[in-house]
Amino acid sequence: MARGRVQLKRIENPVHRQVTFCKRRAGLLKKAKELSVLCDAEIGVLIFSAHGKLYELATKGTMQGLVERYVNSTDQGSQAADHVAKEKQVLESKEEVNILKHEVEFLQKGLRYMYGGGIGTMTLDELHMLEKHLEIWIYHIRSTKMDIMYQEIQLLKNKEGILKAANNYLQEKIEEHCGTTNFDPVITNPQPLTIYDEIYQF
Amino acid sequence: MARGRVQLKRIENPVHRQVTFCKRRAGLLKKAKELSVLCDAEIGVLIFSAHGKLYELATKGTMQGLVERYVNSTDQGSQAADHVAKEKQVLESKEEVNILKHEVEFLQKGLRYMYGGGIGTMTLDELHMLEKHLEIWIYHIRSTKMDIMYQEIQLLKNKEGILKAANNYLQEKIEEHCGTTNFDPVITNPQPLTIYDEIYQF
DNA sequence: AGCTATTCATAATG
DNA sequence: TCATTATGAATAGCT
Repeated sequence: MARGRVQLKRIENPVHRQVTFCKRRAGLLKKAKELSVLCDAEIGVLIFSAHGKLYELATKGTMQGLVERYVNSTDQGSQAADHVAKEKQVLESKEEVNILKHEVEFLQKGLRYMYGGGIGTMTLDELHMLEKHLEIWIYHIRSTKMDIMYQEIQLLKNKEGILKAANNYLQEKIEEHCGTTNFDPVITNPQPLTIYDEIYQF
Repeated sequence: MARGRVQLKRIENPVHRQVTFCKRRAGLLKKAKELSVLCDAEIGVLIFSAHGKLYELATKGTMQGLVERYVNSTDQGSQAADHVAKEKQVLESKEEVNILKHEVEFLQKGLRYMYGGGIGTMTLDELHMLEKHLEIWIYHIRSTKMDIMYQEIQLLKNKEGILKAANNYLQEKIEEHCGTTNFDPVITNPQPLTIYDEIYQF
């Protein structure tokens, strides 16, 4: 440098330091640009002044792209992969939570329906009683419905019997009045019954 | 520079280019170090050669730290904040999942109780949870039974239809082959159906 | 900021 | 790749 060799240590005079910072900073960025052009290199320079102000230069593209290229070159994309993995984790966790929340919501809905009110103040005995009542209540609803359905089934079975009897009666009449017939046998039981009485009990 | 002014364009001779790259690169990094020391600045230099090789310099700390400082300065920490937020999300989601899993575990415990033993060791909260499970358990059993019964009723109704058709067919045959009959009308619908689809729902 | 004496960087060459 | 050298570039100190 000019007019006296420079000491390679921090310039204590703040004015000198600031001036030198400006001049050399410009020189450094110029050199960087020159190197980039002359030798076809991609160069990024980051300068944080002592007071924290940022000066930057990126040849060939943005600093963002350069930083990404740097990260990829050094970390083998581990940071990016990490980020992606976290994203995935978040989604998976949220899905899991949603499924469980739906389940809980469903249960709570049923519970609210049963009680209509809060249970926060109930004792163990009260809960026990409630549980019994709950069972009984559910049992009665179910029992009533089962009765109706059982009656319906009996009714249908009766109708089946009546119709079968009518069928037989008609066939007999035909044979009696007209002699033997060449009718094909009538299918009256296309599927076997698979229902048993135990089903109706609980 | 020496021995002739340099042209500010890419050096076409690969050997010259490589030599210049080495020399100027060293010079640039030296200048960067000097600026950092003299003016108390934090400087980072990234150089990607034309063939993709990375040369880097970071004064005062690591390049990683410098890049982070740069990202914070430009993006207002949005990327870092994003990352931190995701981390938090993951933790929260995992905690939520854990809580729900505990709940499920307890419910399964209650279910085991249903089949097996007493309630002496269960707390108020546990009983509360058990109650929820009880309801859903009953619901599933009832639902399954309703399905079976509903299918059975449909089957019987189908049989009724088939028998009625057979009945009509036989009556027609009798009239056709034997002339008018004096049979009494066959009762095929002695009672009205009182069952509706709503019955099967809960 | 602009100037200039001086040092530094480096292109060309061996 | 290393050393030398001539010369342009960078810049410290000053105004």
